[in-house]
Amino acid sequence: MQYQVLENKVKVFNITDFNLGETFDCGQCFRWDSLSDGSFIGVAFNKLLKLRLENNTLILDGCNEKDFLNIWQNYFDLKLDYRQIRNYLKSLDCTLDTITQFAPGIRILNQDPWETLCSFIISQNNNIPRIKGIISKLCSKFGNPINNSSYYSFPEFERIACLNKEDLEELKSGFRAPYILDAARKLASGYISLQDIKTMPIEDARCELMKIKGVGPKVAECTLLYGFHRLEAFPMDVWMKRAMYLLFPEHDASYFGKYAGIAQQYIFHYSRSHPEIFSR
DNA sequence: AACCAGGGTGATG
DNA sequence: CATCACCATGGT
Repeated sequence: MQYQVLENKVKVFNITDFNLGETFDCGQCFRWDSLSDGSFIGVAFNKLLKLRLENNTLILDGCNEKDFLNIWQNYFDLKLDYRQIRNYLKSLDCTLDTITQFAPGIRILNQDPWETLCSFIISQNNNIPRIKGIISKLCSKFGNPINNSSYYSFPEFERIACLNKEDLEELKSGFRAPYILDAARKLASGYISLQDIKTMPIEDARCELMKIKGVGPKVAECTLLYGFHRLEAFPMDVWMKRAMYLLFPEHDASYFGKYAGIAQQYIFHYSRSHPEIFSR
């Protein structure tokens, strides 16, 4: 990986198959915002980052070499060859040619497991703008401000574990509030270990996550894909069910092989961006 | 006013 | 195992 370290900034060269808008807007994360100059700003792993892509150069603003190597390189999955994966998917089914071509710059982020778990608990039977709002309130109320800015870290589960239902009231998360508390408490007590889940066989990892109230197959699958980078995980929400029925009848996740999760992301984003193909 | 949103729980056949 | 009302909230 070729990169250059500047004052509070890192430039990464020869970046391909990466589009920030497509990656941040494909439904896998909820804490990145686009700015008017084409760059994006957000928080992950207690760090505030502003970034933009100029031609094939990724410019990370507010970043030193250590954070690039320890956090962002992995967060943006820069070592994985997405072109090769798309070619593999296209070789499985020519329908995937059109679908991957629609947003070829999508990458699966390596997000924090707890943040991912909590975010997708909040996502259930909910819409994306409101999910973002609830998470934003969760962070500003219980996280810590970063560099004296108005951006906040995602609160640790230890912090959430000692709260009660009334503390979460102003989030307006509704019936999901007790689920958030149950998740935080089961992690804080050690009853469930994210560290252990990391190395478990995926079937065991699913069962482990579903010990949490409010975590079913779909939320568990999203956590495994976005929080643990299990690229074979295949979340099936309402959009994916419609898309599979219409575009891949008689097939399931196994049809897409070990990169099923990445296929899922292309399909999900394509479907959500073309709702008209389902109304007929 | 009814229906929907990146679902899951608990009760009932 | 399959189905179903219900869950809290905000937007159409």
